[in-house]
Amino acid sequence: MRITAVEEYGLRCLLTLARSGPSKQMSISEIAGLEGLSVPYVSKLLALLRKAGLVTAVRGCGGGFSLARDPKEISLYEVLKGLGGPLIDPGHCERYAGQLDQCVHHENCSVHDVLGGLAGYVREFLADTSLEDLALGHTRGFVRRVGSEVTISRGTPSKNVKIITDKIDEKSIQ
Amino acid sequence: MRITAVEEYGLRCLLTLARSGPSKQMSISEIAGLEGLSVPYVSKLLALLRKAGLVTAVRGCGGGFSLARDPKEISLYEVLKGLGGPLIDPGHCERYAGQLDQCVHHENCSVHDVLGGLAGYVREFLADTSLEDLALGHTRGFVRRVGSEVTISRGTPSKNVKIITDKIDEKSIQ
DNA sequence: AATATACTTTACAAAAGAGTAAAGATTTTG
DNA sequence: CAAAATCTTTACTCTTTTGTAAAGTATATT
Repeated sequence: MRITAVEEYGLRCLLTLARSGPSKQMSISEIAGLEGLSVPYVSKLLALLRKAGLVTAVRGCGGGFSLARDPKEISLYEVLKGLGGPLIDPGHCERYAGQLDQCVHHENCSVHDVLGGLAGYVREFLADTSLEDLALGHTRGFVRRVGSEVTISRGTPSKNVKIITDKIDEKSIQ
Repeated sequence: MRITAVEEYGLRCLLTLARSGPSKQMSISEIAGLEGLSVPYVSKLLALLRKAGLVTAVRGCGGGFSLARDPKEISLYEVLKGLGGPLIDPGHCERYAGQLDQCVHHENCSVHDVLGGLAGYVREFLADTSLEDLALGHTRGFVRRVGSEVTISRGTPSKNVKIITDKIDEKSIQ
């Protein structure tokens, strides 16, 4: 389980755009210079981000890239999904079928259940962090565990929060 | 960000051992047959798991593999770490330094902060799930979100749980 | 001891991912 | 309209991961 190079560097390029201020154009060579990456590689990364609808490109003299939306409205989940897909994608079981046509655990697969649960958990985290959060450095999560219960707050926990968990609706699990 | 083949298949092999009951020996070809994998591939996976101290091997006629510990005492975190390392390892920044000797974000890197936060979050989840949980199918998490607060319970939330989050101790973040 | 069973190790081939190179297309500027 | 700037696309190479093959080592049984 790991972050791919495309995800790591693509995110950094996007973050550089977010930091450059709204609707300012930034060229590939500028971004490459700031991030210590080659121009062709940054071209490829930005092409992915453009296809994912996260940046817009303007060709020709004076052109460049800029964010397609307010950085507040771009979640880390969208970014990583655009750059390489989610932790568990719909084709997971087909891809990991071993030597067979169909995975032996096709029905009632606890591995898939738990990895899917993890993927949802990761998605919660990523969907809750915006590009703006990263640009401003609001990146730490606050975690508290009480027995088997875990409470996480993102952002700045300035006010008291009270959660009473009675019977949790299983349908709320993504 | 994805699960590697070695992690997926290695976990399945270990789970097959966990389901086979305590201290029973199981041969590579048995496991390969049950999982739909080739014998040489399962050999490689089990060698990794043995080096990680999760299974023990007995050679010769009547030999085979068995879990090194009670499945209740083996966390998913240990398994995935043994099979391929954590989401973010200590060498992350050195590996993703682009064309430079040192990552341009060497100091004060918000990308590393947030990915490190995510890695800790994932670790919480994985460390809280044992091989026994998987073998028995206790794999679903229960997630409830209230604003920017997220509450997760693992296992069966049979009794009412009340969490009052006042000022969260930042030192509790791993 | 010889044989069969079963783990162990090393080496290798195929596939996927990472990164580079080069030619093409579009827009602005002079 | 020509030239410069800048994005776009395709193809290619290198490295890592995936999976296979084969030879080696250890143990139990006869």
